[in-house]
Amino acid sequence: MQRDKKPTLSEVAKLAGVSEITVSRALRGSASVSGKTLLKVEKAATSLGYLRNRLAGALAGGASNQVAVILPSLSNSVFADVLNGLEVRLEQAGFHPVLGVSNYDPQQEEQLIRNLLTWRPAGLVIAPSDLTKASHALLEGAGLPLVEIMDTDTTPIDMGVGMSQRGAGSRMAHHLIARGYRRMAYLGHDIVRDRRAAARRDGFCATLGKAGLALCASLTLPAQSSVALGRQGLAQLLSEASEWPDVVYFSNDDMAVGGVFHCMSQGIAVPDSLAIAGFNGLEIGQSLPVPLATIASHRTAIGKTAADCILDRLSGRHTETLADLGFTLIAGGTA
Amino acid sequence: MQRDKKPTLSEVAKLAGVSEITVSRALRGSASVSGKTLLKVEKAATSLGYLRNRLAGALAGGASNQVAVILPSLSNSVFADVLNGLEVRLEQAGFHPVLGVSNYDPQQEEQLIRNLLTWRPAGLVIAPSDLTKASHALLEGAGLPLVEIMDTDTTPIDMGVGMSQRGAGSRMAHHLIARGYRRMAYLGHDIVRDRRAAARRDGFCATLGKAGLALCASLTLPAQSSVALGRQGLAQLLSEASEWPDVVYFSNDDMAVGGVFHCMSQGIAVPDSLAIAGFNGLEIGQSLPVPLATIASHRTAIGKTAADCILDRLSGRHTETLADLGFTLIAGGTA
DNA sequence: CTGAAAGCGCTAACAT
DNA sequence: ATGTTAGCGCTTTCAG
Repeated sequence: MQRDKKPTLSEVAKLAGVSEITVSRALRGSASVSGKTLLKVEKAATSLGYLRNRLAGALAGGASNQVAVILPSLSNSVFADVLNGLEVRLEQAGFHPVLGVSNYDPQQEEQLIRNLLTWRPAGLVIAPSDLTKASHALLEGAGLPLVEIMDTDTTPIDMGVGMSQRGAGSRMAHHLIARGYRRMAYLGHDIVRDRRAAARRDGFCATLGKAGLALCASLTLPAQSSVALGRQGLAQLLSEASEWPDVVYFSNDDMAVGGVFHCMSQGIAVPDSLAIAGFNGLEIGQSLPVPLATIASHRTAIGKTAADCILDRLSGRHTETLADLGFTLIAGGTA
Repeated sequence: MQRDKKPTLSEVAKLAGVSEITVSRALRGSASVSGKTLLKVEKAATSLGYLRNRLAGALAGGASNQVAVILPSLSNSVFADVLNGLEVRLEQAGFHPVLGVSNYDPQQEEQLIRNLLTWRPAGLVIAPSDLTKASHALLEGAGLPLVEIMDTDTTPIDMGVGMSQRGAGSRMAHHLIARGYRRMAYLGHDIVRDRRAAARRDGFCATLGKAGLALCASLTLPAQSSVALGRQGLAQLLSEASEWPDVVYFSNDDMAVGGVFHCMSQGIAVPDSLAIAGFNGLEIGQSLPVPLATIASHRTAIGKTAADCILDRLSGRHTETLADLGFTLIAGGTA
């Protein structure tokens, strides 16, 4: 399976009877190559099985078509959706994501930024976990199109695409209050590491506070969010709570779906005995027998928009520095 | 955003008072650099904010730490899991995945292989959708560690990691027969494009056939699998079927969970009135009020093992050419 | 342990 | 429309 030395530009040039630079131009689709030579070059390249070496190309000054992408996690389907949106758009434009997962660890995140920048990518997209000083400095000095995604609660270094996580929490609080709920509980996963989940909770509580309300019960489990965690967590929350809540606000839809399953298996009527609300607008929540009350985040759109920001900047177009893609309340039936 | 030229090796060398090659060695952690010079070099590099240029490094003969990864889809959580496993292992070893999504399109897949190879990655991992002749030729001639993942039903070009999809379908058929079911129906998503789903169906039917049985109803929907599709599809299948089946075998867990939801909302008792079986062993299925009967695929393990194959090969270790990670029947409660 | 020389394979910038 | 000349920034020889 080894074909040892790969053919180079100069071999193609020799075979086609033209200069290297002409081959280079032809293969990159430059306008200033005659149809005749283009054909000759293509034939030579094909017959040799020539494959461009973009390492050399990028080093010599040609632009890279790689975009560094740093995400905090990939177990959460939310980031898979974002990555999906990114990939689709990048691929359409002939670009490729180079992936790093920080695992919500600032040190690992810094290391990833450093490592990925050594490849001199054309751009960088990051869903920041928690940027260290060094991370910040690296990004500021990188001199490439840079998009911070997921939340618009802080000011981006270069460009930002996302939504207000705090606002989403607040919006759900308003909604639940308007629906007449008063005894509100919160059930969340690891919000120390997931600061966007923490921001939603903060927004939720702040709005409760303004209405003279407060959480009647709250439980935060030091683990990654999952359906199983939501299910088990709700059992725990209900057994520990001093009073039975009207509604439980979950840190996200995975957790909330788990809550719904707990209620199903315990015969707790939703929403009459207990209402349930989540966040993200995952497909699973909307396919439940009773669709989940939640707030849809536009995850794939965030990925696509982030890719567009990079691509626009690379082609010299003007780009908004901050794109707030908002969110959409889904009343559902569980609250 | 700074656009200044980045500091180069020679500037670090000048500042540290040594030669370029010494800086190069020091920064790559070569053993043959004295502690004293190592310190000088590190100080100089830090003070200049030096970042290696791996483009140049890889071109000059240093190995790349990029691994091309080609998947058919990212909307399916299965591939997100695989990618997650891959990423974790690669990152531990200081490698990065460069991603391509073929969208189950052989042409796009070929294009991706070609494009990603131009970066001269250290290895390539692919969950093949359907390799064209040209794709095959590219992979054979690439001369790099290559892993084909997901199924072991065909012989890999270089290395393979996965499980027998056909075997999984067959295994479930045996299980359902043993449980006493006879009127079996199948509900699937787009099996023209997803040939692994097709292989499971084939294995299932073949085993039914050997037992003198056949599908009493079958529906294949020309769409991507989803919970909603499973839910809606089951409604359609049941309304169209000439006889009520004992059990429905779904193309995967997403679909099967949708089926369970349909039953819940229609008051169909599971498994007494209708049994349900899936494939993948997704967390969501196991968190249902009644856990789903399914076969767990070891997705994250496939990703990790594939990464290990690449890494082992790169470090000269011997590597199995085919790793069958098998699968695990989960009896669950829905069948 | 350290260094000098010689490219890696390509493309920008000028030529013509 | 095509060619010539210089590197890009690093690492591989081979020396000491």
